[in-house]
Amino acid sequence: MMTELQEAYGFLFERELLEEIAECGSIRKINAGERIIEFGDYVTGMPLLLNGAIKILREDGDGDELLLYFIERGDTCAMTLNCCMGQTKSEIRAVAETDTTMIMVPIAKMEEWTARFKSWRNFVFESYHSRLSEMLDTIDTIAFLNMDQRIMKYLRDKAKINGDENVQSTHQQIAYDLHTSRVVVSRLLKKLELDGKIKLQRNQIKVIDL
Amino acid sequence: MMTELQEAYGFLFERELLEEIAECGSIRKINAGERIIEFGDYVTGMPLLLNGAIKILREDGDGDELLLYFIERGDTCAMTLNCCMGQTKSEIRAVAETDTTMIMVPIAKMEEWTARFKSWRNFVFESYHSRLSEMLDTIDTIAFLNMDQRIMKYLRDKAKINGDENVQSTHQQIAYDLHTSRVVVSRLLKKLELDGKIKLQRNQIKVIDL
DNA sequence: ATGCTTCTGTAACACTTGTTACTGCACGTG
DNA sequence: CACGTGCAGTAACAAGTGTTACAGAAGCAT
Repeated sequence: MMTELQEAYGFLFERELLEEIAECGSIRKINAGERIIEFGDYVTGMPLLLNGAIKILREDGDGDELLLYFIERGDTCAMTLNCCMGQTKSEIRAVAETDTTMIMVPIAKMEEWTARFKSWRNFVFESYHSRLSEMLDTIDTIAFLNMDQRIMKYLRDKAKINGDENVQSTHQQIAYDLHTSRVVVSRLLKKLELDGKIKLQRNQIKVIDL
Repeated sequence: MMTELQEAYGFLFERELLEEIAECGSIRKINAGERIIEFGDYVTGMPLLLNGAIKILREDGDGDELLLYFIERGDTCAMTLNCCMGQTKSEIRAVAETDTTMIMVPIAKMEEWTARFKSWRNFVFESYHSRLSEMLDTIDTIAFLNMDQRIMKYLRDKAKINGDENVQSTHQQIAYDLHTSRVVVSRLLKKLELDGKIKLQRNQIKVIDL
């Protein structure tokens, strides 16, 4: 565990902090597609990603959902920070995008480290920072882009996160993430294919030039 | 200045911190409608609101804009925190919604206080926390609500912020904030009036029952 | 191969929002 | 008062997105 920690966080945290993390944290492995936390769940610990990627979704009262952003290795979930601080329930759903390994750290340690380690403070601030930026980006996307552009962005992001130009998704899954309907996705994807930007196959979309 | 600080932040910060703020901060008064910071400006200090309210807007490349949220007394702008940390330019525009008084604190003090004062750390975290929540709310609004519901929410919020059921706005101004067109706003407002929810006058909308 | 299930393609239509154009009203100014 | 300017109301139409319905293709299990 220490080796993996060193790899993902060594350049951020001093030795002493790394050791404390290793000591009180527990490894958690999650398979692609598995749900990590649900809307309304209580937050029991704070995740530090070692590898893999996680998809963060927002849900409204009617069960409609919307992809907010992805988090990757070296990130933590600022929403979780948020919940820890506020002692509130989760405002989001988290689903493993790929097979993922993370370290879960007890909430109690957070405040202690914040006082003791400057590097930890910076990390927490930096997490908030990047999360706010992601949220701004999400807002730009849904406020200023049309659905076809949103689909293009979605495919780009997903291809990048998975390190594979072949995106494994059904049209229905894309529709859920973008909070639209399957028919709309099919329609626009077909148009993108005719424009030579993608290649459609069953359960898979090959990104050519987006 | 110390009196006002005490009033707005006395329950948050210890005496020593309040004194330091009073010492190195400078008062800034802004009239309603005045622009405080522009997209792309460099951030020179961190604002602590004493009274009034500020409107935070996002702008895309084409000059289209969108209201993100309001901040009020006792708040600071987490976006500014963000920029301070990252040494980056402003990602937003800030406009005084009402006449506003704030204290500007030099960025340099931030990190120092973060290390020295637990209350300051908590304040900064709390600011990030509430800003993330506001952003989530904004996302919910634009992702899950129709334009008529967004207008209703807008009028509710604006009436609350100004402490006045008479909202002083032209349809065009509302259209800018919601990133839609004047005609659409007029159309939907008229429908709301027919439903008895509001009363329309020139340059003013009276909120009756939203 | 047969049948079953899931995924995709497509048409037809409804609804929401955006656009253009024109009208008249309210208000301030000379 | 007459005039100009900005604001609001409305119609007609365009574009984008959402909904329903159905057909066919792909893959899986037997």
